[in-house]
Amino acid sequence: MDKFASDTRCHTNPQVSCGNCRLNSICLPISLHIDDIDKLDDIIQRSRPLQKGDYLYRANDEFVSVFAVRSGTVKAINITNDGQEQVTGFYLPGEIVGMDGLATNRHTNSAIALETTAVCEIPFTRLEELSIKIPSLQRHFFQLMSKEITSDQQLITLLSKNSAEERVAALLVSISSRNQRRQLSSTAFRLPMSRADIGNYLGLTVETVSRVLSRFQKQGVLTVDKKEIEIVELGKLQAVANPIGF
Amino acid sequence: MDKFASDTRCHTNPQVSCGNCRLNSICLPISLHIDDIDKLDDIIQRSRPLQKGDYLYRANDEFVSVFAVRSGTVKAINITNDGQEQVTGFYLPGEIVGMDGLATNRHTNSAIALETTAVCEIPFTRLEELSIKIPSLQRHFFQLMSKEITSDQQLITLLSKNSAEERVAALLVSISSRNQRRQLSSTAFRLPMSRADIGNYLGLTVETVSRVLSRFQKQGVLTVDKKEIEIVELGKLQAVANPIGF
DNA sequence: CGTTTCCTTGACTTTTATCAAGCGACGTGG
DNA sequence: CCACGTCGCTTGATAAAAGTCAAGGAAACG
Repeated sequence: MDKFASDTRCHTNPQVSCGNCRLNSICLPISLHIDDIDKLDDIIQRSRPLQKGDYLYRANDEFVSVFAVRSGTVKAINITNDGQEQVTGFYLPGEIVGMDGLATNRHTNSAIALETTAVCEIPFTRLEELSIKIPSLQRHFFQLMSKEITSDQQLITLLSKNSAEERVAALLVSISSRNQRRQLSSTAFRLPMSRADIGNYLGLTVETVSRVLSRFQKQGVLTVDKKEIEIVELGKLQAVANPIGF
Repeated sequence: MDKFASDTRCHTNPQVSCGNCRLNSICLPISLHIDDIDKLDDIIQRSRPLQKGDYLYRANDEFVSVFAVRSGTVKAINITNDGQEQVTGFYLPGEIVGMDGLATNRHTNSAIALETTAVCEIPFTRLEELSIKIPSLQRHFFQLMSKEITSDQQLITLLSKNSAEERVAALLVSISSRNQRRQLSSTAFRLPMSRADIGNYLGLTVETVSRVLSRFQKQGVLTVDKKEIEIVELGKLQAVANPIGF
């Protein structure tokens, strides 16, 4: 028998279950008992991967589900009244996106895949029901939302108080540590988003982002090759980002 | 019998219950049945008013409760690694503050009264228990958190995309509409916070805030007398703030 | 293989911050 | 009750940071 026939290790494989998922130690199942994980598993829908540019949901869509990113990257954007877009977050594997829809039962953000991306869709009403049966899940979900709040507030602080260099450094450090959490390299990675998205997220123009990256490279803090980043002096980068934490 | 002896209408009166509270149509009790309100009422603690400058809680305090503002105003601040403070929100009567503590069981913000302020303290573990018994309360609390997220994201957009004038206009319009919700004047009110707090919140210096207000006054959009604001042309102010919504 | 998109770099402009000064309200202690 | 110091606010002059405009090159894409 082919030992890979029912392989559940690959995180793009739709057959994978929460119990087997490589990301379960950082995703929703965290802190659940093994049989509770199965219950969670039952309500989760795994669809085929999204292509770059595909929408996970659009602003004003009815709020039905939240989504756990399985692989790839998602950006969340708000559209302003005058039609510009504002990137409010990047979501990497193991992170949950879509909680913006709860307040009004409609999404206020849109979520877009930045590359080929697989997600687990979690219907919210069923998650709510399950939360009532599994208090630790309720608590965990409250915590996820609260974490979203604190991370938004860190971004607010960043935008309000920090220079272009500090903002870019903070984003790189953030991605670095989120990679580390997923057991990936914290010093060498590919940026999944464009310079325009970075600038948009950080409240800077593309030109400024580009200049800051060039400056960091000139200073020997990192090397940039298109989207490939290698952080040479993580400590120095953290020091620049430090005032904030992020 | 003195008809005011057991008056529960005054919002600084510690005896008031959710059922009688002037704010119950915009506060936590919203959407609860009358007997559910009583259950909520049972867990709420009403303490004596805070004085200007008093802390409701401090960053790193254990997370025990969330707080509904009954009267007065509260600001929430983050302290950055280098000791500066960042105002992340102003909370007016009927609004809930303190949800930042959920993620880690410790508050990441501090909350400070900007004037004499009365609050209802809602112990979170008891709210959680009650949420399990009253699903509409669970839903409502999820919604409150989600609303916090969307309002933070609007602030992010504001900080990221908008000029000083647009930011100040947006704050004024926001306060105006929150006043309206509480059946107060939407065009004449006293700013409960200092120029420094406004600037801090909006990512501007005191000087810039002051200049923008002067400019608005010169343009006849509003009149400023110290902290008293009268909005003369609300439409024009909304138009300036418009790109965002906020 | 041509076209489009993304990124970088340079020159210049604009916005807001910084520095400095002064005014008026407020509160405290003499 | 007044004098004084502090604090909060305003206004002006100047500086710095980031934005805008423009151009060119490299990679991606059909």
